Amino acid sequence: MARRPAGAASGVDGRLLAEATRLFARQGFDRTSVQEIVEAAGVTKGAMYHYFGSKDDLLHEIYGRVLREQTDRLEKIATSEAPTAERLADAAADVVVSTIENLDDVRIFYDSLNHLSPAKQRAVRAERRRYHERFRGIVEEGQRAGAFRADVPADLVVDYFFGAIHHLGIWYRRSGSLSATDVATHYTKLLMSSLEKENR
Amino acid sequence: MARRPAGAASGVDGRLLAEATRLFARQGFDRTSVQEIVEAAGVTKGAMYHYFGSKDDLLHEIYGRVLREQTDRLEKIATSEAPTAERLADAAADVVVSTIENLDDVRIFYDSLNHLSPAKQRAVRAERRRYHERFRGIVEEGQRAGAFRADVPADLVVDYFFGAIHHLGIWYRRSGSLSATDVATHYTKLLMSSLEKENR
Amino acid sequence: MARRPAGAASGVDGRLLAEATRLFARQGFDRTSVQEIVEAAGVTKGAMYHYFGSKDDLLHEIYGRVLREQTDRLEKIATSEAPTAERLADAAADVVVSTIENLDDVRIFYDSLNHLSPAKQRAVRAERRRYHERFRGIVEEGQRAGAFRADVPADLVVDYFFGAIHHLGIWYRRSGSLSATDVATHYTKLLMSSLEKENR
Amino acid sequence: MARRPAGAASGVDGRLLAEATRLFARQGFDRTSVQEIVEAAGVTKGAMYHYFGSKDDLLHEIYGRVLREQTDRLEKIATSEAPTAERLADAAADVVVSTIENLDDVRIFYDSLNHLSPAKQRAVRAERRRYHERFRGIVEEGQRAGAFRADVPADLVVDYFFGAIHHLGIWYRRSGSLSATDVATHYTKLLMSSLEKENR
DNA sequence: TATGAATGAGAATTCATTCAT
DNA sequence: AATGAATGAATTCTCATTCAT
Repeated sequence: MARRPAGAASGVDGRLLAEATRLFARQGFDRTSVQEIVEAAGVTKGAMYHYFGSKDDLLHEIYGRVLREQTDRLEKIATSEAPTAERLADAAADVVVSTIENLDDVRIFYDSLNHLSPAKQRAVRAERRRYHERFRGIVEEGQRAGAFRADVPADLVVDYFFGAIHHLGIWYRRSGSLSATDVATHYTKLLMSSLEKENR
Repeated sequence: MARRPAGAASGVDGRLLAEATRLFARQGFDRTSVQEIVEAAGVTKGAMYHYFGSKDDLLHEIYGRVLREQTDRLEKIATSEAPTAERLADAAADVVVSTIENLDDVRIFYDSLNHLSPAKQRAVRAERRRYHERFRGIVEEGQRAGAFRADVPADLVVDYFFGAIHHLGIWYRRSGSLSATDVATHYTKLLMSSLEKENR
Repeated sequence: MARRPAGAASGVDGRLLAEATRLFARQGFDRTSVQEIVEAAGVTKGAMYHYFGSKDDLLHEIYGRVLREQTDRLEKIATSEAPTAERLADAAADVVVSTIENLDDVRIFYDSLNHLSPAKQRAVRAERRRYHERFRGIVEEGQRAGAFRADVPADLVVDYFFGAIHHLGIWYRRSGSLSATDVATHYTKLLMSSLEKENR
Repeated sequence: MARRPAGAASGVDGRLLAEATRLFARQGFDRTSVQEIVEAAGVTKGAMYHYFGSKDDLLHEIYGRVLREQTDRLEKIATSEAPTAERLADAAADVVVSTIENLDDVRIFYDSLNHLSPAKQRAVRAERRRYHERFRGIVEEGQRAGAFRADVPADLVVDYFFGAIHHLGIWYRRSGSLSATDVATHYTKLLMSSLEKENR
């Protein structure tokens, strides 16, 4: 429905998307009125409906952008030539950093899934599953190769770790003492050592 | 405003709380109308407003119940006489199981914090902090005693683990192949081994 | 509908009437809920509906009391043996004093006439007309006798003066510097001198 | 919130104001529902909320208009060059006529003061005080100059007369036998002669 | 006499969306 | 490309009143 040139961040449409992202992340989709968004973007409602078919459509666009970014980043890491453990560590650190850099997106991602149309929800879930599987693939690879403990299902390991990522949206504050890299270092350490084989 | 005997699940008020919990967890607070709740509970709107001062008040009551339960459980575990590692493992397993047993509550807990009054929000955050600190205390105890690795801040460990817990509300389905105990076993294993000291 | 012993000022019914009077005067009939009244009187709604058939009925009772009092006072003055001018001055001073002593009643009287049932409204208007006529009678008597100027319709003189009375409910504050008698003295002076015959 | 050109009586907003004035005057603010107003104006509720922020806002606008008109009229009279007594008589006659010409406004003015926001109430009271003082100023001028009796506080004289004005809203009917000018003539006579110095 | 749970009708307000211009 | 007036459906909440006990 939207006719923005892909990736545009300036222009009326870009401003609308940016403000909508900010507001949805802070107040939730339902608590944010179209009026608030257009005021924040400095345009009128008519203008918004010129660029976006509906309030839902705004959310769809935001989701689209988030998914694209997430997938792109993981893809780059996952296909490198490094050894399994290193690739997993890199992927883990990267997802922490990019999550912290886009906390608003993450908050919206988990908070507003219900508000998408069923079709879009299916699409998002499928994409997320692919993402999950890509990550899980690396873990399984390590388990098969004997590098990681194999007595915990790879699925659970991934959900466990993604939980920590999701939760960043709840507790992480940019103003705190921990940089994104600090958190990435520690979380990666926790993930990697939880996969170490028992040694006794 | 509500005058239910604590924990009562029958009576008009109990039915209202039960249905509200179910609906808030599935659709979110904003997407659930008072009309839906009272229809589900088989009463009229007037009756609801007889027992609860507002829709918000319903949420407050649910929060109160959740906090009470969570705190009680942790308290029981944390004050046992067992060795540190065992107490941590017990607490971890318990929080997984009780979370899975009350998934609706957990979903509401993380989803609807914004909808509480500022005062209630402060109270909830304070309670959550206490809970977090209780848990962190066990980790720090182990770190000081040399039982756990000390190169990751205990705070981060707790947030990492609680992330996994929170995330259960997203992916766990009772209909799946994993029982609550299965998940508890694995999650506990992951937590404990991520705290093991490096061995090389 | 009400079954109170006439004139009762104590007991549950008396307390209800007293609080209702106070609240209606301060907030208006519509802005005062039955709940407020019964809380102020320290009883429950059921009790109120035991003594009074409805919220309107409370108002009816208050009106009844007000009318009875007003009429009684005027009657006493109007039938005295004094000369016309003196009787008018006495009546004027008396209505000022008794109005100030029952400001709440007066406020309700003018404010809530619309809320009475049509039948009751007719009754009140009739009573008020009688009152007005009684007062006007004294003025006309003086005009016929040549004691008062006759170039202003007695009707208008009465409405003019009653306006000043009615308006007391708007501006008079017991905490101010003017006593009821002060106001009575001045208002009576103004009325009497406005009736003096032109002298030139 | 309202963006009407001052004084406009046409357009959706003007129609809403006109109908609201009529209904508030007849039934009172509380007894008039938004539904009634919009039906009378032939628009939908949404339209009303497009022009006015709330039902209260409608009342605010009406008050604003009333105050503006009252003040303007008095100002014109009070600043004329005529002798004191003449200026007072003119002001008195004028306020009678303009009150009768805008009886609805006056009814609302005295009836609905309570329904304004505290801030607006303060503003209205301040404006009314200024108006009162302007009027009182003329009386005091005459008292100082020896033209009027000085044994009645000017304040009381003004309240007395304004009471008569206020009361017009209660008893005056356009369909009666008295024209606005008739009433003005008589009321002015009463005011002026009540201020005459005693002569004996 | 009195309670208090429950009703049901109606109130103000919000809001995404449309459409003529 | 953009405006802003207007819609209409839904939402939360209030309140006088009833009734079984």
